[in-house]
Amino acid sequence: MGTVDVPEATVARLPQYLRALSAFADAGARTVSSEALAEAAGVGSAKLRKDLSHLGSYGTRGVGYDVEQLRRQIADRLGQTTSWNVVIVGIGNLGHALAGYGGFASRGFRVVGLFDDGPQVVGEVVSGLPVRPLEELGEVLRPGEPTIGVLAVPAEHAQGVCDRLVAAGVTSVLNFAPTVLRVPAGVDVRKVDLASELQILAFHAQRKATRAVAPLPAPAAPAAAPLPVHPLDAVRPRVGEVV
Amino acid sequence: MGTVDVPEATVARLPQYLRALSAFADAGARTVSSEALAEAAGVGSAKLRKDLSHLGSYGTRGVGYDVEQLRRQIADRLGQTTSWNVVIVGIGNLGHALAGYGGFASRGFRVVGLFDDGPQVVGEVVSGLPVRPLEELGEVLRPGEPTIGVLAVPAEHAQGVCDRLVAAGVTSVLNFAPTVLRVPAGVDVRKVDLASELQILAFHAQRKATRAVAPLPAPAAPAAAPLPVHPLDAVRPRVGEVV
DNA sequence: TAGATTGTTAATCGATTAACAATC
DNA sequence: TAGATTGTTAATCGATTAACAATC
Repeated sequence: MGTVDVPEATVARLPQYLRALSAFADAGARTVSSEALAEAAGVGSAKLRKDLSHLGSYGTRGVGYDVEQLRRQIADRLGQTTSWNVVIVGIGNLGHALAGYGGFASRGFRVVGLFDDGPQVVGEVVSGLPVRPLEELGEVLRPGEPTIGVLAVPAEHAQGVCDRLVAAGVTSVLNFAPTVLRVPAGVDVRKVDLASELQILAFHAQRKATRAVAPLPAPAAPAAAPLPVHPLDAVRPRVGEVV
Repeated sequence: MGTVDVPEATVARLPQYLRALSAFADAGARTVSSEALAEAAGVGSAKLRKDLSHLGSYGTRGVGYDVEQLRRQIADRLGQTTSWNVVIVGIGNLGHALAGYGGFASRGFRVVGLFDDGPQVVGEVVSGLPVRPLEELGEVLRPGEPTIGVLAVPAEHAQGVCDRLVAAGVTSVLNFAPTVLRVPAGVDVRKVDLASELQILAFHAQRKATRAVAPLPAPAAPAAAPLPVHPLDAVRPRVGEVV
């Protein structure tokens, strides 16, 4: 059947595969080999094939995978078929940015509510939605409709707000506050911790630095790999739109 | 000695431990047991002790860990001792939010440059810093000073901008663009993919939903754990400040 | 058929976990 | 000394990887 348990590590890679597949579809490719798809997604082809095998998706030996079929299948698994509601709590700097993030809508996530308790923010209209007080949470959450709660509040308030989301029926939470959230079984929490990311980079940078000064002059630095050439100036980057 | 390789999974948890330790320190605790610290960090105590053993940090049997000493040691490993420069490229919604993020400064990360090529944005002052054109990258990056590059540009521009950062000497990159970046060996990239996070939540939510409707009526739903009570209304959350 | 490429097997690696001897 | 708690061992689990038989 294939609908059996998909390993967590595999799930985390599905969005990447989906994106790579969309790129192939846009480029007009009908089929793609595990080799090519893996390359585009930045993983090894063995890993890709193993991952896809968990989905029960079948390619064709000697040919590869049907781009459109595989794309649709993964999109389906990632909920792209369903319409998900998203509520964002905490409309500070980050909440603002998230409310306006284009990448959500394009993947089937619809921001339906913005909440905050700061008197200066409530009532303000952000990305077309009014910021409402937290009390009105219940008025926005529809029992039948799957809703994801996004927490962009300060750490001190995160647990309290999370409890209110859960009480209102939210069972999926994306937490940007640097705190451990306690939730009842059945509620799924993912955490994005911006400062931690920098700290982890700093850890490795420091390790690189001390290695460089260490007794043994580094075991033959793995020679700056011959990087696939990228036309640095051919297309002048015009940055600045919403990510 | 203990300075040997720290497993990646351990590194990723160090920021959490550091935060928990700071909380204990603030609360005036002098020592803390692995049990208590693990609880606060949301992990098992065996895992915590194993992690700390990789640091070569020594607690005292029968007593626990010296809060201040352990805090300082982990902070040191995570680069809190060094002052890190951060440049942010792409001052859209997200770049704005990152430029104003308080959690960076408080952990020793100093935002020293904001870059963008959009004529509407260049020159604007964001969080006290002028937005500069990408050409001026070299003027801000000091060869001696460790610098982390943060990419908040649209996917199409990410690789190009990354190449320029690397060419300018950046060896640590935090990438918010939903693309795979190719970098030469020795350059460290971490990725934060906001839409993917929602997709992963959606995957699990969908799985929960189909399980619920499945033939076997779910193997005795693991009874909503007796949640440590949180005074939902005792302290009325005042949300809204910058996360 | 010959060439290509999948899906799966088996080996390996890394991370988690429980248990406990060492020791404060 | 008795109680507490670490650091480490060994077992287990999950994820990665290479190799290849199956098969288009």
